[in-house]
Amino acid sequence: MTRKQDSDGLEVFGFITEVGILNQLSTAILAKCLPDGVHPSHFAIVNHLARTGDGTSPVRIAAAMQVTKNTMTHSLKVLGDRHFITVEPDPEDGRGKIVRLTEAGRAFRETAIRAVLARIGDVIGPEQIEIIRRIK
Amino acid sequence: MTRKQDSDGLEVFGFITEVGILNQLSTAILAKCLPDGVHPSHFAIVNHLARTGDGTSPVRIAAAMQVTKNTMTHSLKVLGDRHFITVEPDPEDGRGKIVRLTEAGRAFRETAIRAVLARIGDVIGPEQIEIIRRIK
DNA sequence: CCATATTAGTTCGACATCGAACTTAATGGA
DNA sequence: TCCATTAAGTTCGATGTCGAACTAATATGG
Repeated sequence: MTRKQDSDGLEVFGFITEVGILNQLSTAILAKCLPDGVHPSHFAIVNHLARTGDGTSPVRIAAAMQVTKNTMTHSLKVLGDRHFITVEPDPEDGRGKIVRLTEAGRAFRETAIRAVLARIGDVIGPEQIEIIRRIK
Repeated sequence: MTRKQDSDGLEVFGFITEVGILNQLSTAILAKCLPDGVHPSHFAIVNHLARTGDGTSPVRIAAAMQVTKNTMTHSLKVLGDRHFITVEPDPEDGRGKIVRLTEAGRAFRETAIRAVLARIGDVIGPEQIEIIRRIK
């Protein structure tokens, strides 16, 4: 016989599946709003720094973004080449580095957010915003 | 002055951000439940075939998974090497191929789902299931 | 019936990500 | 003090994904 726990499990698993689909769609939209050569994951780093404050180290950012340190090394190099961030040695710790957002980085974030919202406005109406409020 | 539309926009963008975080966490859990060399995206293909029926073509799967055809070529090769699927030429269309799940593929899916639910059970309790029901 | 356009799948080069190993610096116990 | 351990960042090789160009087969319009 089918136990209650099994149907609960399928429900949970279905939820995860739908989160994945939602994420795929919104990431695709974000990708289209970014300049060539800037990956959604790069935007995520800038967004994180803008929201939670810069002046942190690569390891902390890597932990927050749930990626490995080597990935972060690479991503920070890309952002540094675009002058969206600066990376300096940490004067307090010879091993560490300090990452800071530049004005260009903050402007880049603003522009991207506006572009996403402009594009998403066709799909998200007042009813959808109401739904989002209910979920939160 | 701050317009209403702006705050709505931030709310929508925050929602997208949180979907991304949820997805990151659940994907990480799924990845830990899969055998070495099998990527979450590979699981997603098997899951799709099991849910919506096999016997379709690579292009259709690629469209459903929102990846490109070349990515699908590669992923199907991996799944074929593991004998989770079979790929045969389409007798009706000389260009096409037909993808089918094997018994091993279905068993692999079952095992992975059970592993995810077992691991997630520590985090997801009755209250969380209730929340998921409300969202849907 | 043939030339053109479209479609399925592959190949190629590039980039993001990962795990593992390495380098250098800080830390902590004998 | 000195050696072992831990931590930060980098490098290396492998894999997943993408866009663009390619091949082969089907569809279509004259």
